Amino acid sequence: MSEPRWLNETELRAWTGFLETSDLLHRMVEQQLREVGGVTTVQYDILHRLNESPEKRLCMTDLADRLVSSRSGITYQVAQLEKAGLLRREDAPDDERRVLAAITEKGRQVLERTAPGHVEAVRAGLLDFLAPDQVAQLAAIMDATRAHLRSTVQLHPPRRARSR
Amino acid sequence: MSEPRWLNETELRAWTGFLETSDLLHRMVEQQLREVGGVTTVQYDILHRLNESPEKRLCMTDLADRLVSSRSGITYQVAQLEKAGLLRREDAPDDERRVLAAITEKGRQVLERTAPGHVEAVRAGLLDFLAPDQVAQLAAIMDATRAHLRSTVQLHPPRRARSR
DNA sequence: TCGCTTTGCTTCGAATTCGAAGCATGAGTG
DNA sequence: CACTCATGCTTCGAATTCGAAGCAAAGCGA
Repeated sequence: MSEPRWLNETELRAWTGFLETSDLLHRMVEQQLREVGGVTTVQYDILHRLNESPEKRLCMTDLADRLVSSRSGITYQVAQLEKAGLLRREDAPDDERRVLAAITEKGRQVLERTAPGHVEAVRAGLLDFLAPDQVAQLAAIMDATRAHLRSTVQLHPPRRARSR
Repeated sequence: MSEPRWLNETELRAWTGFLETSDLLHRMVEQQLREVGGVTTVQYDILHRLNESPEKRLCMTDLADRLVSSRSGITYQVAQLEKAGLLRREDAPDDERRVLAAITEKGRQVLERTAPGHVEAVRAGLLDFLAPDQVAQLAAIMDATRAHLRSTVQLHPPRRARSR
């Protein structure tokens, strides 16, 4: 094992800044959504993904992948949202195993009601505060990193061979 | 209420990219630390903060603030780490209310053992993948945003007046 | 000094998350 | 078709997180 390449001053600022900023932003957005009431960040994200999907519905696994969450976590949250009437579960027509989550009219209304404040919070916390070229830089950096990590990180633990 | 200023294409990429990247990075780092064994990301961060502190110890509230975590969450994790012998609780000499968490030799060894792999993971996931000027841009953006959010976001819920 | 507020931490219960294991369907191969 | 593996989802228990409430020490004004 050779000497580890420690982070220089700039790299350290980039890394720790990224971590801390992401926590702070997450908290800020969570607070804002809580005040308006109704949904958490995770639930907002789920509804948003469903709504932007062409069919207005997605199966559980696709949801989990897009939200970078575990499957069981999605099962839980979809159950919560179904109880609240913001989405509906449906059987997929072509594959009996799949379960589709479809946003309901009520869910769409929640989105419509909370989206403007949400976007304002995002602006106030991040975008409006940066210079336009910085926003562009951030977009480029995040685009590249996201694609890179998508192909690197394994979202779900590998399934071990069935016993016997 | 006027028409909300929706995000343009670049802003959207910056925002969603940031969210997704932060989740992916978090997962990647968590995986790496888990494989090496011993500590979680939160615990690594706590030990790291203690170790970089000049006195090698911090009080609970300072820890919570730096880690952008709730006080009760810190109480829990510090208890875990104390059980594992990686830190020690001490009474603050000047203020009876305060509890100091001081990293132990064993805790320092855990840091020393896990730090190289941790840094490598950070490089592999983010830094080595970006151009040098992008790292500098990211550092600048995160520095500014962090400071901005630090003065904006309230970490702890406001304490309501005592009843009676 | 007395009384009230503030501050630091912990305890408590509720909510959320994860991975492992289990169940059912689909796909592929002989 | 029979058999086996792969895939999609849920259930389960454990771990972690949070906010509210409570306790104790410190600060402060009258």
